[in-house]
Amino acid sequence: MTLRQSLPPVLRQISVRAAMDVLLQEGPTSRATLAKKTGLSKQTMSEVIRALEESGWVRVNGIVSGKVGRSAITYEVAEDSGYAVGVDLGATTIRIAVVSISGSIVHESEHPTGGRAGEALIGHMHDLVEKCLHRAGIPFEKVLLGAVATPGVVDPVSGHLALAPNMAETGSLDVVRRLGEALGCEVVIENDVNAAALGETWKGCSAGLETAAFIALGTGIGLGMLVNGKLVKGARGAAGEISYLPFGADPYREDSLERGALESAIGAQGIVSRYRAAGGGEADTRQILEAAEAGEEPALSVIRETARLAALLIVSVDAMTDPEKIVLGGNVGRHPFLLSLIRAELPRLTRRMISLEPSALGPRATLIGAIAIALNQLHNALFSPQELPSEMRLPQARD
Amino acid sequence: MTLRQSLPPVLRQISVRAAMDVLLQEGPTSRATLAKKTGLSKQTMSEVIRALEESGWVRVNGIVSGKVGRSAITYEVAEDSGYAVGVDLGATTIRIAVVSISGSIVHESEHPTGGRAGEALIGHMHDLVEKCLHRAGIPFEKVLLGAVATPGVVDPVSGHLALAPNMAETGSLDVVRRLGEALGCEVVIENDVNAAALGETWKGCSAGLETAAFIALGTGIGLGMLVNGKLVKGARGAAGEISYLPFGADPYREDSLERGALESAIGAQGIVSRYRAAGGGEADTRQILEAAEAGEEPALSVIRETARLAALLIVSVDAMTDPEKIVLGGNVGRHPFLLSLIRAELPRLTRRMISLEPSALGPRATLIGAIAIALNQLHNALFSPQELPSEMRLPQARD
DNA sequence: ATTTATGTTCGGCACCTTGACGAACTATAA
DNA sequence: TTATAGTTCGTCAAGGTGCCGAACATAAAT
Repeated sequence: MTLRQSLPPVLRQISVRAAMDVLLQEGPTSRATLAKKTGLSKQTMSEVIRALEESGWVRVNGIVSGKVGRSAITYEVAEDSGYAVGVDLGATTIRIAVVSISGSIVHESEHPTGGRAGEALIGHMHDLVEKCLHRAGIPFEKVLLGAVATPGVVDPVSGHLALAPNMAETGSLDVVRRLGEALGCEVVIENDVNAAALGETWKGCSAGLETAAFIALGTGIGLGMLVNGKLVKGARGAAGEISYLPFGADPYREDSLERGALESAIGAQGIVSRYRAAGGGEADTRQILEAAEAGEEPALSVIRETARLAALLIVSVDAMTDPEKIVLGGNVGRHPFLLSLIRAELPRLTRRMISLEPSALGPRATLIGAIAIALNQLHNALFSPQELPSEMRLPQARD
Repeated sequence: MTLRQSLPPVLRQISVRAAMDVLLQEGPTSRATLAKKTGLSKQTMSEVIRALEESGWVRVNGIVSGKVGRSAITYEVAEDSGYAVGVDLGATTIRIAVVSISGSIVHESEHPTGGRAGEALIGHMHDLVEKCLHRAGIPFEKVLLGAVATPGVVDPVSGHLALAPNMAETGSLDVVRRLGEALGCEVVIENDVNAAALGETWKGCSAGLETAAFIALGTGIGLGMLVNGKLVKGARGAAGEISYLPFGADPYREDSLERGALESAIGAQGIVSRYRAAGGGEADTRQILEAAEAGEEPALSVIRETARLAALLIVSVDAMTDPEKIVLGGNVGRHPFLLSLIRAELPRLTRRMISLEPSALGPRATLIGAIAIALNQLHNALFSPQELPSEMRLPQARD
């Protein structure tokens, strides 16, 4: 079931890649049109398809007739030839999705963490993934790649979790290795907000854009960015850690150094405690948002201030990276009332037109992003020539 | 003298690219070692080199003997086979460099703008470029690409100048077309700070890094970023417009909307007027910096505050994009006293290790960056297969 | 029957590789 | 000094792979 038999038949790999690309993008296609779209000759395409069919990645889809001329045999990516698993490993919820190699979601489910952490959490996730695969009727061997999205900083070199604020013990454990052993395939890990950014750019409201940002406002706050179609991860995987932007609260305070100035202002905890300080009593962010929308006073000004600070954040993101669109997500960020307040605030802070929208995928954004990562990685591993740095490097400075 | 005779013999192009890449990176090389480094066979390499030699891009460099075995003929990129021109079109200074295709600088010079602007400025630049080429003894036909770096927002779609704060009239004029006509070749344009970021990453103190940031503090303030080795330009070319970050001054003020809150605080004008307001009288930033270093009081606190705000900026950049290194440039930013103040301030604002360094190229950073852009573009145009999107896209969302 | 589009067969070409070999040079020992 | 061994460079010849264009067979609508 493997495609590359020996080493570089580079040219064929390029052709295979081109064919798969069209098949994945546009669904069932005949060899003739495939040839047109890729620019390859018809009979090269026949050979490519034959190889793909023999190795099982592609199968006959049907016969298209009704148009003038000979009816065409269309081919499609064989759904059941391989699967990827995406996991959104959150603080309170684990979401799991199984996706076929062609990109359709076969199974999606949501489970409470039940307060588990560390080793117990990883074990639980492991059990859940197994259960999902079983329920979807997919044998383990068919799972070719896994992606886990989780809060925390992911080391871009090792791919391991370096710092997981909301999952205290988990940090040191090797999530990747554990799940990899269980699934018997490669597993990659990514920051949850980065994944969400990618998710929205795949199937959400920033779909198809090359340059987009996703801001999550919730328990924690975070930023995910795509530049030139790729995630911005940062040298140490800490890109998008906007908690530490130096406004919203006094950046010199101990608390700001610890949790971040901005997060202590507009993170969930910050909102709750500002509400309490304003005499609003005990309430969670949802309740405060609802009270604010109803016009109740301590809540309204707390949320107003939250919106004001969020607007500052948005203006900052826009100034630094000029995304085509900024998507607001997270439990707090998604709330329409907050969004309307932020939208009203923006023109007071900038003359630029900022395209701001609420997450279209809602709580699923991170999960969809995890799937996207897994799928993309899988497609590249299977169908892309491995070594081809097509851009030239700058000449070595030798003077 | 052109390489691609007809349509894509893709495979050969890949081989040519590989050979040129090694020759450019490592200088004179024999065919045998070239074969080893590229992984191609000696035979193929001989053919590739023959083609490159016949078309004039490569020539014999010499004979290496003294080692065991037959002595080798080494080949090198033919310096005089093509040139690129880089221009730093600043507000007060025009810098021009001519660089050979192999990356060595043939001619570099600096000229005052003499207060010219708009059409007059462009004409002047044009004359200067001609003069430089003449002085360097390079015929026009040998110039294959030009790159202009200039303040202002460069539209990534059209490549044209959209907004040039320090060159009022110039904005509407078509710099690219004018110089292109004069030189008879393609000309690209880029923001000056972006170019400087690239320059430092080519030959400066962030050399070789994939992820780096350059902050220019001077007449204006700006940020250039490289992520995954590529410039971050933004959807509308406005990435790095940190003037508009909402701190340093009240972001709601009319002035902040116009010129940007942060720029009105730590841009040259802002520093000068804060100094004046503190009773320091008339002085330019250089004088204020010197006075501050000498410990004179109104200057010292003005510069202290500038350093404090610059530190906030640096922490913001670090939080958002986590670069491996942040380089400080510009007339103000390069000053060692300011740098030491900023370095002292950083630990009070963050626990992260931020690698901050002064520009190694100084006022040449933008020019070197312009050269880098021109060279890279040229190499890709000449020696890289044109159509090869090696990364696979995500499948179209079809559900 | 004509037209039009699909898919296959065939001949040819471009490119790459392998293995063998001659050329050129150093090192070493008689 | 001279011969011999060992190493590396570069070329030649043979063989394979993959691509293309053209011609052709196939199949369906008009």
